[in-house]
Amino acid sequence: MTVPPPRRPTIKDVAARSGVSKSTVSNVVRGTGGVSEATSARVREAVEALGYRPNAAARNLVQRRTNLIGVVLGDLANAFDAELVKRIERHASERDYTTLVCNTGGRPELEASRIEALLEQRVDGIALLDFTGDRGVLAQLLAERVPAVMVSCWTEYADCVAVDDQEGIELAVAHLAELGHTRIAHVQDPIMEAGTRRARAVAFERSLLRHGLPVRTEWTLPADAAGFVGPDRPTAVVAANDYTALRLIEGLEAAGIAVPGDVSVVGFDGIEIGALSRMALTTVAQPGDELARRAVELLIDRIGRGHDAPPEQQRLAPRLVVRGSTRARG
Amino acid sequence: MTVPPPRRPTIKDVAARSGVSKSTVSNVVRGTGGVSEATSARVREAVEALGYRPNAAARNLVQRRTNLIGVVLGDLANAFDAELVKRIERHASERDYTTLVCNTGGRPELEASRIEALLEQRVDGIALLDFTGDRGVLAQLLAERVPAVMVSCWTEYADCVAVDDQEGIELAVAHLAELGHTRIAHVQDPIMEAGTRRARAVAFERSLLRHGLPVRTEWTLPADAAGFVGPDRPTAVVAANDYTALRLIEGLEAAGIAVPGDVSVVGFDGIEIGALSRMALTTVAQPGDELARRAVELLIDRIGRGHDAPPEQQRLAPRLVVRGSTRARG
DNA sequence: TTGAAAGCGCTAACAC
DNA sequence: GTGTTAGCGCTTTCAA
Repeated sequence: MTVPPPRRPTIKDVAARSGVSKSTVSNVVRGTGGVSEATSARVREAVEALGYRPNAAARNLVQRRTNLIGVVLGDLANAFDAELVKRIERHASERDYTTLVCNTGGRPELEASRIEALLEQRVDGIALLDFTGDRGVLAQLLAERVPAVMVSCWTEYADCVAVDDQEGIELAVAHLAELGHTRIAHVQDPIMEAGTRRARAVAFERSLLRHGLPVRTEWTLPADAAGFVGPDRPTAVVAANDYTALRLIEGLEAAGIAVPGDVSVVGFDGIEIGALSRMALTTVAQPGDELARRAVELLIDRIGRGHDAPPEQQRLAPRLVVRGSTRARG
Repeated sequence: MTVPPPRRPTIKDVAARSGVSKSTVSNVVRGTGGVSEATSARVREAVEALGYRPNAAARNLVQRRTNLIGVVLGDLANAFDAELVKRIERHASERDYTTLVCNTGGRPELEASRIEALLEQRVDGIALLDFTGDRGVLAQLLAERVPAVMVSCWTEYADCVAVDDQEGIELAVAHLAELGHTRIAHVQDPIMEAGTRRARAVAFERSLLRHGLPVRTEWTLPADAAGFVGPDRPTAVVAANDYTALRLIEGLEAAGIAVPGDVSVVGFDGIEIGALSRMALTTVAQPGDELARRAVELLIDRIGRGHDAPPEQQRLAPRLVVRGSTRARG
């Protein structure tokens, strides 16, 4: 049997104690002017004494806004996503928004029900991080006119801010080409949002062509060592992200293939642990904080401006960070 | 100038469209029995057609509960915390709770204001993860009778679930002693919650004594290489957590001190990347999912049972995972 | 400068 | 089975 939660003081209690009306208390609490210093002081004293704290649900109900934003993402265990969430939460709280986090784990059915929960909470907007679900979810949000921003993945139909995938992949391929590699493979991440995955794959082929390098479909590989044996094996890889790159290196070395001795590896994201000298992951770094800052800004703008303003897309420039996982072809 | 958000359909709209009263709609939506199949179908049709979704704020207001829980943590960039949040979110959502995440970044003033926001939202309970703030915050929560559970750190005064720090440290020290190490240092993490930090430090000394090893206060070190030079230097370290252990290894190797060649390192937590063969971190692993599961259970129990039930403490057993960062003393 | 009154969208008693 | 009613705690006109 359930014990009812303790009753918290309400605006009415404060009004009673300070001998004024609810509206006056409301005015004091919200800092609207037009209250005499004397009353104001009495009210503040009562607020203090009672430990009064306004009830967001009641305020939301009348204001029809919640100052809540939702963040939907695939996997908090992916360091890049986790860092992004952390930064978004910080930027949002600076603008007085509270963040609801939904980790979908890449399961579409979960994703739908989690987003449903966000919508029941009447979040003012939603940020979709590099999310794994199908675009149907996004379409639904747009149809319901819920302000949404895609972070770190691209769409024509909604606000988004992302790194320039093509430029990033080009940086990686150019780096490898410069090191003399000609047989370059691409390793994808199945958990990655489909559009971004495809964009990076396409950019990869295009870059190979630009550098006059052979394109081989059998060199689009999973993150294990199987594709890296045989006489004609690739000598370098561009991974779709750092998380995948790290797992790939693990698999390669377990199979006796040295990195960068036998195979050079370039990642994508720029997560912290890639910088540890033991990993020394050469990577295409995304400007994480800039991404988060702009995402929040875009979302809040959209919340303020409503659904009818045209979508805004922002591309940020990636940066190549050369470390020890790449080397000139032997 | 701000555009008002689109008006969402309310229970009244559904009632009007299906020609019944609000209460009947409410009964259908919530699945309370006692509605004829015919009306029920009509209502469901209207819900569907209108795209009706109940407004959580209104429900919260009348029910005096939100099905919201807050999670307060120091740093999402710490993989152990991120994994914990992910799991807590999953367990919570299975129990129909939505999670509000607050990353305090270890700044006490931020912590207070973030928790304030949680309380305005009237979260039903709060989980404090391994949090960096002072215990004053916890005291305040308890005083306000807000259900709270401490995860991965210990307190007498509230519900908590944590790994057995003493046993964990003992596992680490015993392992090093067995490998022949006698000069063993301890490296702390300044961002760690103070109680846990102290508990592990005390456990460390106690374990040394138990094994007849020398205790030297100057061997409680920061996570850099400075303490590991000189003739009488320690040959092994127990780090307060994996994150610190990894940074320590980085600093050590940058200074030309090999791990495990010159110094053996044991971590604490069992984060994923420690398992990569390049890191091969020997560590005291915490049962992460069990921790999260019990935390949610404890919190929901507390929410149901109210403030007066006595606090419940749970200790979970850690497990030593031996990998390559430790070796017999040369 | 202050107060009274009318909701916001919903649930929960209770009537019918 | 279904409808009526009375709030939940707040903001927001509007009057005084």
